[in-house]
Amino acid sequence: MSNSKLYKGSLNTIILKLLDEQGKMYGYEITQKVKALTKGELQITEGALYPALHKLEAEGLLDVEVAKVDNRLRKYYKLTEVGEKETINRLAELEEFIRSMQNIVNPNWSIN
Amino acid sequence: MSNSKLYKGSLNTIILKLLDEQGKMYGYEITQKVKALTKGELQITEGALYPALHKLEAEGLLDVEVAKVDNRLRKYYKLTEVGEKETINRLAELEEFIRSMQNIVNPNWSIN
DNA sequence: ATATATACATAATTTTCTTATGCATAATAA
DNA sequence: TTATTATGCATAAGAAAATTATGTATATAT
Repeated sequence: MSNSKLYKGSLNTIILKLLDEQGKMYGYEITQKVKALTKGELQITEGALYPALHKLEAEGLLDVEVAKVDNRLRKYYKLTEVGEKETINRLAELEEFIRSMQNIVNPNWSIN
Repeated sequence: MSNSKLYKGSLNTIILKLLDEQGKMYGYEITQKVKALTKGELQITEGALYPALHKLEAEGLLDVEVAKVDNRLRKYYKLTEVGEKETINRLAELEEFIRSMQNIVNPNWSIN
């Protein structure tokens, strides 16, 4: 909600990171997971999420597997081999970005 | 350079934060300060910076003062009273965002 | 019956960048 | 001395990445 306008550019990396640690996830599950991890701070909108998933798939970073659970459709996404390698790079970049931001907004913070 | 695509949405807050702690700064100075603070990681482009400064001014958050130094033009920006109040809010939001990102990419990090 | 949760999708629009360009002066390197 | 780099501003065109608004459909809770 309040911070929803701030995660621009990092959504793709968030998706990759979650898939890396969870193995496979479906779209709705990702939105709920992020909400839980951030105590409601980051709300990923569907209009951002689904196009992002489709793009990552088109880029060859994700594979899809359709399932039907409780008569409802689910599309499970998981990292391809290329996707796993990309995830490492993008995560490193995002972590560096976070450190840079901290150096600006609060140089006193220490990160361990 | 490498991370330049990641700071979308946070540039305004960075500007406000720097002006809050430095009192007044001119555009070029801001780009150099950010570069120094982030060891070259974040490069603020002029095409992003100047429109952002103009917009913040139009919103009433910044005041401008033109100076001529070494026969070159400088536009010093500083926070208005409204700008100072906004800075507090936006900084809090950005810090919360950074914490949220950390909860996702590295839940083991502790921040002090 | 109605609202909320689950689950996907896309189109229109807006925001916010990047890239490219332009002007001008000062300092430094070739 | 001439070319490049640094300093300093600005804006236009285009791309990227969101938001907002829809749309479809099933399940569950009130």
